[in-house]
Amino acid sequence: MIHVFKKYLIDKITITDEEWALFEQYGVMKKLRKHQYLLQEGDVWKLNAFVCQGCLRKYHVDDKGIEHIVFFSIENYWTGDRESLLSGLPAKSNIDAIEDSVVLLYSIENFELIKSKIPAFKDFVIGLLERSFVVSQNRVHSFISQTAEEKYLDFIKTSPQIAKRVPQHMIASYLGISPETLSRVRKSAVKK
Amino acid sequence: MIHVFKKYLIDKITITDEEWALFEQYGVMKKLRKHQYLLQEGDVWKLNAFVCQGCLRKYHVDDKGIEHIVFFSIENYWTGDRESLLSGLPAKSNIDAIEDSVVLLYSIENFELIKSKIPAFKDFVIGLLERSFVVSQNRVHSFISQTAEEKYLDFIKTSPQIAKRVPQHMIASYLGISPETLSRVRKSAVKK
DNA sequence: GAAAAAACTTGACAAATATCAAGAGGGATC
DNA sequence: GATCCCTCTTGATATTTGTCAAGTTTTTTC
Repeated sequence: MIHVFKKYLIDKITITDEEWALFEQYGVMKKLRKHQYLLQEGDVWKLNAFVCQGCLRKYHVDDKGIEHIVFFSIENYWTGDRESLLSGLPAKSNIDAIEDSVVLLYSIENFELIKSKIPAFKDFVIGLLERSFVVSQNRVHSFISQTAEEKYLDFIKTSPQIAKRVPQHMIASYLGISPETLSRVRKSAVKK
Repeated sequence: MIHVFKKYLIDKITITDEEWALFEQYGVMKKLRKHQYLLQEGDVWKLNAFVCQGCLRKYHVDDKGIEHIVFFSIENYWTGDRESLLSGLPAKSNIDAIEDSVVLLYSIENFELIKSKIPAFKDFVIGLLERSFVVSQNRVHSFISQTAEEKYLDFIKTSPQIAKRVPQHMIASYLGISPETLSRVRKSAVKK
């Protein structure tokens, strides 16, 4: 299953066989069954996780027990709780598998080590972070300016692969609207 | 005015006099009068801007001509349009001064040059980006889970310095609510 | 310091969205 | 293949928030 990561990596940067050996050496593969947790609220997150197969979600649970999904990760996405990673404090979020999944884990120490040994990888990770920030900012913009319908149409346009495989009520959660509203939005959007 | 940046910098990382000279050499100071643009939609953004004094906002204008504020930057904050910077495409956002302001500008080429010459600075910028991403994600979380009142109370708690100096209707825009709703929220929140 | 502009508040009403409740459909499981 | 669970839909109603309009207060400008 590590070939998924290798393909991803060589598609982004040029690396030697010796360098690739580092990724193989330090990476730990983990299988997750549907509904299984990768991170539970209260635990400290100390990893970087690359999704080789499947689909995961990161979410918060509020006082009323309602789940709010912050993001989805499918194949070739990274996941984790950067806030806990940076602060060393217990995570406020949960990450679990929506489908049976396979993730490749790097402890933060090993990840830093690899970055220091492979400057091109470090630069790639910086670029990734920069793009992630832009995506996040655009999502903020969508929340302050769009209606439920606009957010949904935007979502299926920008994330069709995720829209297809994730249950509708989770998409509603991700968009910050109720499942009923999403159902109605879809119905009326089809007509147009 | 560059002393503001120097203070900021030596507070974060240890640098030599020679290294500081780079920042002085490449930085361009720019004064902005209130309402003056630092970036206008349609222009390509190629800088990194550090705010030495004043307050700026980054915002988008929608089809109806309504401004949606994505973020505020005061002293010791950075601003810019990373999306345009990364893509090389015209910016979709505007940045202007809410107060008379002074910003320190680095062209992206010079900024990269400095980062390559001062690894500690490069690492600091990465950490900054990581924290910015976390802040942005938390803001997304606030949008999917909080009411207008909760968002406002959260805002004045986490950004009291900004809440104090920015007009209320701009805070409303930043929170994604109407000025009238914010006015009512404030009124009812005071009672509690 | 007067005039003009901008910012804020308030009320009445409209629209969007949430909530609650019931039921229908589809897929997993034994 | 029957049962159960999960998901989605739909209707009725409640709540939140937005819109429009007017008036008041505050700030800016000359």
